[in-house]
Amino acid sequence: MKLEKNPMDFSYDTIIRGDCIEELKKFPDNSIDLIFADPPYNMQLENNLYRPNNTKVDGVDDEWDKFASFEEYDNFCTSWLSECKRILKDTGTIWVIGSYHNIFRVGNIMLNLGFWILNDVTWYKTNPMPNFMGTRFTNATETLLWCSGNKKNKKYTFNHKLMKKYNGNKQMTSVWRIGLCIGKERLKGEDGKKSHSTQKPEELLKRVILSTTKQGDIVLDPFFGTGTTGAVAKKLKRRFIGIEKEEKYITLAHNRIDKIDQFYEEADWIEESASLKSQNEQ
Amino acid sequence: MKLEKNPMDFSYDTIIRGDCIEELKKFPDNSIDLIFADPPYNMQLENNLYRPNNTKVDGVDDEWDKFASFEEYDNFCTSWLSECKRILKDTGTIWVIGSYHNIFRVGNIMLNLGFWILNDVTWYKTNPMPNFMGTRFTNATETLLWCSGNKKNKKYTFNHKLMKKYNGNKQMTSVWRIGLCIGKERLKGEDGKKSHSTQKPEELLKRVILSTTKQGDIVLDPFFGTGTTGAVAKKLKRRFIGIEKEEKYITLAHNRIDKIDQFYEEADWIEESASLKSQNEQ
DNA sequence: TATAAAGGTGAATCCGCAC
DNA sequence: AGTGCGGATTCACCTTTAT
Repeated sequence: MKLEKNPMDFSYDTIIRGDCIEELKKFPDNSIDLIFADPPYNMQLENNLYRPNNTKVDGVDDEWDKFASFEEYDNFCTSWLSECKRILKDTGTIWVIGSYHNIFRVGNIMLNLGFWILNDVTWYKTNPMPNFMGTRFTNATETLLWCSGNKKNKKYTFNHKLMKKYNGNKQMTSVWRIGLCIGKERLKGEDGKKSHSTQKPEELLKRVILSTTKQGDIVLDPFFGTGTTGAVAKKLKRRFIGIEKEEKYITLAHNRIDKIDQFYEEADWIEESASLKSQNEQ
Repeated sequence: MKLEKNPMDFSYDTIIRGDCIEELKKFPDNSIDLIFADPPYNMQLENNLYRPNNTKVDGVDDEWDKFASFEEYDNFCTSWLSECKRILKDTGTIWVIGSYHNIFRVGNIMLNLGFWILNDVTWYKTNPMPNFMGTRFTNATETLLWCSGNKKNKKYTFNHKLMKKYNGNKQMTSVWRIGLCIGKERLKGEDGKKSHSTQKPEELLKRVILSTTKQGDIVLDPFFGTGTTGAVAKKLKRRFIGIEKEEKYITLAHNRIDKIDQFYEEADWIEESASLKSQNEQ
């Protein structure tokens, strides 16, 4: 695996250290098969507002500041999403995950930029955190927006038959029942604390990558974190490029992905199995 | 039940015939306990869709669902949502239902207007229409945004214990597994065709009204249609006001609601049952 | 009368190529 | 851009008809 080398050489898996927007600008047009993005959404936690760069916003009680904060978040998302649209192939699609805190702003921006929503997939958590105060319904979901770059792009990759096999011979729906990333899968430091606050379960990325790429395709994750996207891409024989700002996450991701056996065969098992069953049906 | 009389007399259930925005402007500030809104989704359907057996899908082609642009739709929603915010009591909340076609625009507007999202509830359909062409995941959900008018309004009505009982003594989550409105519940004309293209199931409104109102509260539905909100409100001993533009829907709603026994006791059964069990637990 | 088979339907942004 | 046509494509549930 390459680390911070020339990202335009798509022969190798790569992690780029740098600012997401600045790095995305360096990519050529129409060069990426799939984008998976898990952007920050720490907009309004308790009584504090944070900017996308994690600096705190003062004066949260003022309507002006609240709007200013929305505006700043919107500008940030407009920038990175515009670059994503530019570098996506005509056959490519993008996934963006978020919660109710940010997904309505993200979705609105994507529509304004001309993205075409194919599905709003609901990650229905098997083990969500309860609402301890009894003031709301238990928040049991996150939302993934799956979009093509343009309404006219009809030839996007979607492995319908594969996902049908994967789902017990019935069409997979837009509701995915998956547990939180816990246990052995969750990366933890020597102190036993979780290494990253929002590590996603591999099963989620497995469905994303299996359904909307082919083997050998290039998967880009502009908010790479501890590299779940890269780990699953490697297991499924796809290539990946990750962009991440923080050195500590890059180190964790690098170690994690290098451990994965390059002859890991799950991709073939799943896809050949589906292919065979499909043939037998005919 | 009153029909098109003085809507400001909250002693009676009322259906107002008129334009949603114009009628909302007539309401006094801070006067409504709950709003349930099922606005047009702006589906943007273009071509016909055929099933595998070559029959045509009877899609939504109503004039009321057509908007010229995102801007026109946004302006429409900003207007009616602004009035909703004004007339909502400090203890009141609002529900808005939508699909991926419109919910990201609606959610964005609500955030901009200062609404505070309490939950994004997923209506997870037990029997969604499949994706016939195998081009996407089966679209199995609609989304309900449940919001207070302001972040600072902490005293909104939420019947936590009741919903826990209703859900088998476990916290109800933000995912509601409910079937489509079909069979005897679905209003049909003499020709056997559905009377309204988007009638909602009563179970959905039952959860909305049970969870976020008390008996006697005033429930407003600015897009009343065939009156599901009114029917469920009456069964659960809440008062309702509906606004609807089309005479044919008003007639259907009026006949439907007048059939409901005024001594329908489900409200008491449910709520007393929950109350008793709750006491036993302590 | 009961059971089985056949037919209908739901807020849907649902094909791809040749001419 | 529009038209025509070959070919691939569906799940749960309710109603009607057949056995």
